Amino acid sequence: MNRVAGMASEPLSRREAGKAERRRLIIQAARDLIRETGNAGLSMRGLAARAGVSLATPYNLFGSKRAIVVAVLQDVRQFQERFSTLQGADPLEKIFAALDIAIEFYIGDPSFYRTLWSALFDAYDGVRGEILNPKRDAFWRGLLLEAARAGAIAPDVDPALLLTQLELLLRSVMFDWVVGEVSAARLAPTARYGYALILLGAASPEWRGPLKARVLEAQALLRQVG
Amino acid sequence: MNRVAGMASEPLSRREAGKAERRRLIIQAARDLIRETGNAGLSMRGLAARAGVSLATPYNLFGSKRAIVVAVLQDVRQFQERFSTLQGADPLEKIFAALDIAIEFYIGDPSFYRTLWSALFDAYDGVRGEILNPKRDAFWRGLLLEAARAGAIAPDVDPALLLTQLELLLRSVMFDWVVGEVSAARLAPTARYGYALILLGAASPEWRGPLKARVLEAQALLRQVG
DNA sequence: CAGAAGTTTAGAACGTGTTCAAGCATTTGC
DNA sequence: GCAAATGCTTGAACACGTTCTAAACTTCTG
Repeated sequence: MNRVAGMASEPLSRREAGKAERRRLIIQAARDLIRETGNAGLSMRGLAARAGVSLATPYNLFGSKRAIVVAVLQDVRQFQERFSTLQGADPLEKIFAALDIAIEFYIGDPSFYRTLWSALFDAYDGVRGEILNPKRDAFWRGLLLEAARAGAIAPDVDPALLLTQLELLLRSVMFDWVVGEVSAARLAPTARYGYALILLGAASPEWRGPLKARVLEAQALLRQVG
Repeated sequence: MNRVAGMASEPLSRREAGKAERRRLIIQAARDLIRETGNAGLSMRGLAARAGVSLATPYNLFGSKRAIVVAVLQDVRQFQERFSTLQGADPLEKIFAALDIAIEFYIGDPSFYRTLWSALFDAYDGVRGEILNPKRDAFWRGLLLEAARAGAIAPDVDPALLLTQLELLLRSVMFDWVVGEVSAARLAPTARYGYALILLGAASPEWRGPLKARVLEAQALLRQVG
């Protein structure tokens, strides 16, 4: 087991210091390579050369290319500092401000973070559009329009945008299931919880009752499955 | 440009017939390999051998491994048929029933779909947990608890579960941005729209006003950015 | 200081997705 | 019917991430 650098509380033996230094070199080289050449230049051979180490060393110190990318991602973040500037009175205001900060953080250096995330998930080409095929989309749109016509959705809410949100949520839940982050037992309740919450947010007053019931039902299920 | 097989309305020349047959063979081989060996066995060389074709043929006919996986995914789906059984009176009922069907569809054959999706996104090891680091998580939890204490969130809504939903949504939006599916201009409004909807669904009555305003504001922005 | 323990190194190798020049079959124009 | 044109298939090859071996090097132990 590797002793992790941690907070540098203990004096760090000579050997560990050397490793830490090499780790630093590799992370720095990865960052530079991404900056200069994008994802294409970030090959393990190039990375090793740039860091002035052998090809095997990054594997000894990190284990895999993905681990290195994650290390870059963690090393680079100064979220905490920016979050600490949040001093709004209204708690909701703070939530949305925090959301903006998180997004701005990535948007502020798009090519860098795009590359970084693309190295994490390999997915690139228009996977989304192909998975959620048009027929299925039309079907869902129909369902939402029907709900809107029935007066279940507040008239000033755009059903198309609402549908987008539902699909965003479902995709994340499915992804977690695929990756093993959420169990099969929790999958359906989690999705239903999200759907119910979003729909409740969009509901007209007279439909709030049944939707709230669904929210609580899914929530109870989630707590039970725990 | 390749002439797509389509609905077989035209008689399909000899060449096209051969291609269609090879396509069928490859998809079938992919499905079989996933069933028998899981993701590990699904190499392009193995796939080509199993389909009785040369290695380059799948690339000529589909373009990439991912495209083949997508083809398997699309080929296999009988969503339409199952969706067509939806005959509930209540439109909301239908939405949740459709959601259940969609999920059951995947859960019904977990190893198959897990493999399929894993081949789409390469991500596997605990990426999620490493990206969203604990400090950040604690920060967000604090924000939500604060909102709950202030009475903004209905007392019967679990802030932890609520937070999960917000993060699910944000992750999907970020992913779309990374992949280029959503522009930088739409990123923030889309996220805010989702957050506002979810929070509105969870809000106590007296906080609904400002949240509804945020929903409409984000919605207007989204329409404007188009 | 000498031996033991642990790491890096160079190099080759494996299996992967993907591409390319060259050959072959089908299709097209006459 | 036949020859030219088209475009698909093929086997070889490339670059990649990753692993392995043996040797050289550095650090720790006594």
